[in-house]
Amino acid sequence: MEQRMPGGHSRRRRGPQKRRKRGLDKEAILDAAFAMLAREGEAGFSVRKVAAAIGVDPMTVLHHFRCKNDLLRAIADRALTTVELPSPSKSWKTDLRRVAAAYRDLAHRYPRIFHLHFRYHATGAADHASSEVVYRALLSTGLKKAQAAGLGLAFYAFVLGFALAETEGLLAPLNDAEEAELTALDPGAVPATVALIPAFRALDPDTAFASAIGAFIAGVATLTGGKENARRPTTARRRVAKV
Amino acid sequence: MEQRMPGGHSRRRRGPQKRRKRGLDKEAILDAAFAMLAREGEAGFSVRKVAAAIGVDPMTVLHHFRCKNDLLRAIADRALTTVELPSPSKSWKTDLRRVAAAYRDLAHRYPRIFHLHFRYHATGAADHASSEVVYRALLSTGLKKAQAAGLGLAFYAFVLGFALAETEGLLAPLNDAEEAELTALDPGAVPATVALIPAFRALDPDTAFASAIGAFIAGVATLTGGKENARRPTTARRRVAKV
DNA sequence: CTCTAAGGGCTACAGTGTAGAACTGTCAAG
DNA sequence: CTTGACAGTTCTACACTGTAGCCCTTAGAG
Repeated sequence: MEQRMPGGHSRRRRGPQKRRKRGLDKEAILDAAFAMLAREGEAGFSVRKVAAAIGVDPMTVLHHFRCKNDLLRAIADRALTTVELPSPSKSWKTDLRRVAAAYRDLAHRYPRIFHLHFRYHATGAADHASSEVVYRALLSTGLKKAQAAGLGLAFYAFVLGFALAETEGLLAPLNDAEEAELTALDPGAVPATVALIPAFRALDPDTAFASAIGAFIAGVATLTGGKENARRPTTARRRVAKV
Repeated sequence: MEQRMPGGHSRRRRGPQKRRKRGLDKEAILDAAFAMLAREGEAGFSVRKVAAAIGVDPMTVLHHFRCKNDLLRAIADRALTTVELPSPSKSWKTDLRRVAAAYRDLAHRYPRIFHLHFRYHATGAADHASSEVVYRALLSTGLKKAQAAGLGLAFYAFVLGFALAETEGLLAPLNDAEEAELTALDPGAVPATVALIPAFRALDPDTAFASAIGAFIAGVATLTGGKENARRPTTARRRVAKV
C-alpha cells in the first residue's frame, strides 16, 4: 500500500500552510464528532469513524480529547451552548415555561445527543445562565431558599425527564402493535388504561408538556401564599416543610 | 489446553440430571446478567463476561437472548417486576405519590439499571399495573380524557426523569469542586444561583422529591375545580370529551 | 433402537478503545 | 546556523467486544 504522507500534511486546510498550531483542528474534530453523533446516535459512534470522517488517525482524536468519554462530554457541552437562554420577563411563571421550552427544544433538535445531559450533568456557562433564570424565578415567589433549591433542581430533572422520554418515543402516539397490546388487556383489571386508549392515540406532546409544566407551576404558586398572579386566595401560608 | 467437557455438563445443576430441557438455564443466565449489570454498570457489562460468570460459552447466552439488546431489555423488564405496585387508596393524591415513590425506590435499588427504562420503555404487566393507578387517579378527579392521558404520561416522564437525575448524581450534595466552581461565579450575573449555594450544599433529595411531586399534584388539583376528595364523581360521565 | 431438534460450544471476523513508541514539522534559545 | 524542546500526528499492538456460521452432544419422541 502507498506510504502515508508523513507528518500530517495530508489533511485539508484552508490556507496553504498558514499557522497550524493552535486550536482549529480540535474544533474540526469536534465538528465532525458532533455531526456524526447527531446523525448516527451513540451506537454508531466511534473514535475511529470520527477520525476517518476527517481523514485523520484515530489517535489524533484521542490526543485532543483524552478519551472517548471526554469527547462525548465535549459534544454534550457544545449542544448545551445552543440553548437560547430566555431573557427574564416580568412573570416568574413565564420564565419557567421558557426555560422548559428551551430545553425541550434542545432535545428536539438533537434527539440522539440529548441523553448525554443526564450522564454529564453540565456545569457550563450556558447551563448556569438557564438555571439562574429558574432559581431567580423561584426565589422571586418568596419561597425559602431550601425549598427554592430543591424545587429548582427538581424542575430541571422534570424537564429533562420529559424531553428524554419524548425523544425515546415514550410520548409518541401509539403504533398499531402497542394499541393492540393495550386493547388486549383485561378491561376489568385496568379500566382507566383501556378507557384512555383513544386519548393515547391522539396524544399531542406539545399539549401534554404545556399542561404538565403548567400544573407544576400552578402547584408552586400554591406554596407561595398566592402573591403574583396566582389566584389562590385560600390555602395560603401552608407551612413549608423545612429541610 | 484441557479439553472442555463436552456437551455442557460442566455447569452447576440442582438435581443430578433432572430435566434439563425447559427454561431454567435461561433464568440462570438472566440472573447472572442482572447481577452483573447491577454491580458493574453498563460500561463493564458484556455478553462474554456474563457467560464467563456462569461458566458457559458466550454464544450460549446469545442462543437464549438473540442479541445483547434483548438481554438488556430482559434485565430492564425483570427490574420492573420488582416495583411494589401500590394498592389504590381513597385519595388520588396519595396514589400518585405512592407510584412516584415506588419508581424512585426502583431507581435507588438498581441505580445502574434504571436508565434502561427510558431506552426500553416498558409495556409489561408490572408497568401496566402501576400506570393504571396513575390513570385511575387522574380520571377520578374529573379531568378530561385527553388531559388525563397527557398528564399521566407526563407524570411518568417526570418521575422517571427525577429518579434518573438522582441516580446520575444531579441531586447529590455539592462536592468541593462543584462548590468552588459555583462560588467562583460572578454574583452580579447569577445572584440567585450564588445565593442558593448553601441550600445546594444541604440539599435533601427526599424533601426535594416530595415537594416537587407535591407541587405537581397541587397543580393538577387546581385544574379540577378543587373537587378533591370527591370519590370519583361517577366515571359515568364517560362522554366528557373525546380527546 | 433410530430420528430430530434444541442446547451448547468453537472458530472466525470485523470492529472497538487506547497505551506506547516513533516520526514530523515549528519555534525559541544557544 | 545548530540545537533542543515540544506539540501534533501516525503506526503498531493489545485486549476486548458482538455475533454469524458451523458443528457436536444429548434429551426426548417415535
